[in-house]
Order: sequence, then C-alpha cells, then structure tokens
Amino acid sequence: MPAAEVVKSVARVLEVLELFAQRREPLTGMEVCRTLGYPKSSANAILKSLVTLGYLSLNPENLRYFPSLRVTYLGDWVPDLLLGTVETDEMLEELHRLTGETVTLSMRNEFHMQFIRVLPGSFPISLRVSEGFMAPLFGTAVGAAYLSTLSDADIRGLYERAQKRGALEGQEQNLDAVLADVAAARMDGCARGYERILPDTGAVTAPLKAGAHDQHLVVGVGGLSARIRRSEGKIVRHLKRVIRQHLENSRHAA
Amino acid sequence: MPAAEVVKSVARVLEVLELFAQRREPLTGMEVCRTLGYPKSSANAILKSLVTLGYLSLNPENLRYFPSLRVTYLGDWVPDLLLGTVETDEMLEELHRLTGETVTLSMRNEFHMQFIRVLPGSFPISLRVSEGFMAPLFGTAVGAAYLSTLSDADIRGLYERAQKRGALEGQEQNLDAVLADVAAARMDGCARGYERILPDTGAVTAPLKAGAHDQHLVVGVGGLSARIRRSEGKIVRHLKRVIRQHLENSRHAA
DNA sequence: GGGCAGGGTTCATATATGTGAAATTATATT
DNA sequence: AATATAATTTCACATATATGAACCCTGCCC
Repeated sequence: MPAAEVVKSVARVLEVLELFAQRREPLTGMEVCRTLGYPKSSANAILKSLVTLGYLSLNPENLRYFPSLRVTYLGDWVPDLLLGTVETDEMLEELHRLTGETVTLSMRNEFHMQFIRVLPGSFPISLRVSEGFMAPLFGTAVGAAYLSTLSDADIRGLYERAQKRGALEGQEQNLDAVLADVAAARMDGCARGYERILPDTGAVTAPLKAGAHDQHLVVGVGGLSARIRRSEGKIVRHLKRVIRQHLENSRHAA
Repeated sequence: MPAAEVVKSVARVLEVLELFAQRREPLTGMEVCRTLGYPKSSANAILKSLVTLGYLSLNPENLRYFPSLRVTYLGDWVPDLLLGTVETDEMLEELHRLTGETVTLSMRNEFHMQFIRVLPGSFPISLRVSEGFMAPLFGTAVGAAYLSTLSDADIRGLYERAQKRGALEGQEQNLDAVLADVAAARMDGCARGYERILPDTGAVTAPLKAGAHDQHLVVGVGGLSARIRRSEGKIVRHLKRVIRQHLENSRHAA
C-alpha cells in the first residue's frame, strides 16, 4: 500500500461517524449503507464493530443506530489544547458577518494546510471548499500566513524535507517565491493570494496563535478574486481587528 | 466473521484516538506502536490513514502526531441531543462528593447497559468498572432502572427479541425476576442490585430522562455490597434529590 | 566523520476483510 | 394466515490488510 493511501475500514469508520454528525438523527443500517454506498455486509460489519466497541448504540426496536458519548470523549479535549480560550467559532462568525465571504480556519498538517472550519460565503458566487480540504503549505495564502510565523531558516528546512519526501510534486512553486510571499505577509501580518491553486479565487489570511502548543492556526477570508481585491483593505482591517479582539478576550478568560 | 467480532482496523482507529485522549500530548508513531502493541508497519498504516483523512496532524519536525479538530466535530453535537441541557458531569460529581462511592452514567445499547461515564469511588475498596463496559440489560440494577421506564409489554417484547438473538446466553435470569426488579424500582424510582454480575458489589440506580430522544440514561452509585446496603437509604435520597435538582436546572436553562 | 540509537519504510507472505449473490428473518399489509 | 417487502445474515471467493524481517534514514554523541 503506497504512502497516502488509506486503509479502507479506517476511512469507513470516520465516514460513518461523519454521516451521523451531518444527519444528527438515528439511522438504520440500510440508510447508512445506501447513503455511503457500501455493500450491505460491509456496512453491517462496520456498524456491528462500532456497536461492540461502544461508539454506536443500537435500538433493537427500530433497528436504528446512534453515536454514544464515547465519540464525544474522543475529541472533546482537543479544543482546549489546540485553541485554548480563543472562541474560534465566534471569531469566524463575526468575520463572516462583516465580509460576507467564505471564512476559514486551517491548521498545518504535515506539508499541507488543513481546513478545519469553513463558513461558506453569502454571495451567489462564493468560494466552495470543504472542511478537511488539504491545501499545499507552499504557494498558498494560508500557507504563507502560517510560514510567516517561522524563521526563514526553518522555512528552508521544512521546504527541503518536503522535497525529499516528494510532497511538492505537482506543485510548481520555488522557495524564493514562497519566501517573498512570507516577507510580504510579515509586513502587516496578513498574506494575500490570488489565482493560486483554486481558479478565480483570492484569499486574505492571517495567523492565529492559540492553544498550548506552539503551532499556529490560520484564519482566512476567500472568494472571487476580483471581489477580494476590491475589498482587500477592508478585509485586512477586519481580520486584524477581530483576531486582536478575540485574543484579548481569551487572555481575560485565561 | 461472526457477530460481535470486531474488524481489526476499526478497533485500532478508536484505540489510537483513545490513546491521544488519554495522553493529551503529541506522540510519535513509535510511542503509539509500543503503547498499543501494534507491529510498526501496521501502526504506520493506521496513522498515515488518519493523517490523510485529516483526523491526525503530523509535525514533520519532531515526527509527532496529534488529533485535529475534526475528531472533536465527530461527536461535539451528541451531548446536546443525548443529554439536552442536563449537566451530567456536574450531577455525577455532586453524587460522588456526597457518597464517596463509584458513580456511573449508562445508556442502553442494544441488549446491554453501556457505561459511558465512571467516577471511581474514594474508598480504598471501591467498585472498579471502566467506561465502555457493557453490563447486561436484564438482571442488573442499571438494567432494572432503565427498564422501569418501559411498560411490561415492551419489556416482554425486548426480552423475547434478546432471546431470539441469543443475547441472553450466559446470563441466568428469567423474565419474572426481571419484572419483579422493575416493579420494585417503580415504587420509589430507584433500582437496587446486590451480588449480581459483579461479586461483592451492590448498586443503587435511577433513570434519567434527558435529551431529544425518548431514550433514558441511568445514574448509578455502586460499591462494596455491605457498605451500599448500610447506606442505601441515604444513597436513594441523594440520588433522587440530585437528579430532580439537575432536571429543574436544565428546564430553566432550556 | 563514524557509530549508534531511534524512527520509519519496504516487501513477500499469511491472514483478515470486502463483496455480492443467495438465503433467512422480521414486519407490515391484505 | 398468507404474502410481499425490507432488512439482515451467510458464505465462497476475491481482494485488502497485517505482519515481521530486513533495510533505510536521521539525528546525536563521541
């Protein structure tokens, strides 16, 4: 099994739990089966395993499954460590209200920026990107915002490691361009990117230091390139003010 | 693969996430490997899959993994639906303070009562039961408390279905004894059980109606039989008062 | 610079899982 | 009570995964 390939049952466990998180109601085995496109006996094997392990409960009267609180306990501790007292949901909602654009929160994951929260834009033409999406670390606005928190030496080291691992294949950006983006981001704390990996798309992003680790998150506002360019100044001001405000709020809460 | 057997990778996904929930710090692949006793390439395959799917992040500088917020989102919605505004943690902590015994919260899962929260007792001799433990639905105090919320006809139906499914094998209790326990529980809202499936162990339990579904949870206080018998009256009073109080609090919060 | 320790990767093979067709079971309707 | 429909289970076989030995990589220490 080559790198980045995924063990089938691993993916399925998470797909099943994601389905319940999306639907938020008890589901029959057949509903899970049809929705996720699994063969019946495969769906059953996964569901039975999750029940046996206590992650799903089964009501035998109506044959409906539902997650148990053990699913909650797997991850309820993560926000405290990753975010500390920063209320990221409120921050993103405020940015969304102020800009109307797609607002995102991402974190570094190996040589990617992983979108962990996405609030879709209100405009008819809006950036559509899903939670879980992995953008490249090098050559994107979210990546530049993240990298602006590191020294040039650390960025070079990261870039070399990524090259060695073959993680940059298919991505046509060189280190000098990356460092130029980062230098621009350091000037006022915000990174900009237009027409990068997503066509017609622009984004303004800024790092957010949160939580118990020295890893940074990145807040982004993205949408149609022309519209983002027009509003860039306003978006930058909103981004900086909202981040500063919420960091102050989280200091008071800590 | 017979019923109740578990797909290996399914179990491993959850074991890995449980390990992170327990340790609450970044871990290397080898630490996961050693702690969980997996072969190195198997551990790697699971971890790489979780990174690819966005559930773990990997810091390539120190080769340490950590859960992402996607783990949180899988289950952060469950308490609202399952518990509503009942603050179960506070309730259990109060009971724990008042009694010093092992305090548990359980939910029905198929033909079991699954322990979803356990606060271990403060006495040197205390009931030791782990979260995730599946107690039988029939013939236990937690089961009797749960069943007391159903009609006798529904209990009979459930019992028959359990028999048909072979879910009662290894458990020597008949329906009449179960119904007697349930009748006793209905008298004052609390079930008692001594020397049932766990030796030297007694428990007092009560149902807790919470959340958006008509499924009940069960709160229990358990420990050394003799000590639970001695304090039964007090435990019953504490249980009823604390549950009533928290239900009132949750009504005000709703 | 070399050696060592700790970590990860590769690969051939054994074992487990996934699949789909068929059979069985359960429920609802007539 | 019979029938139809929907759901679950079984099973033989195809495919995927797990394993452990061997190898490779990286960083640290002498």
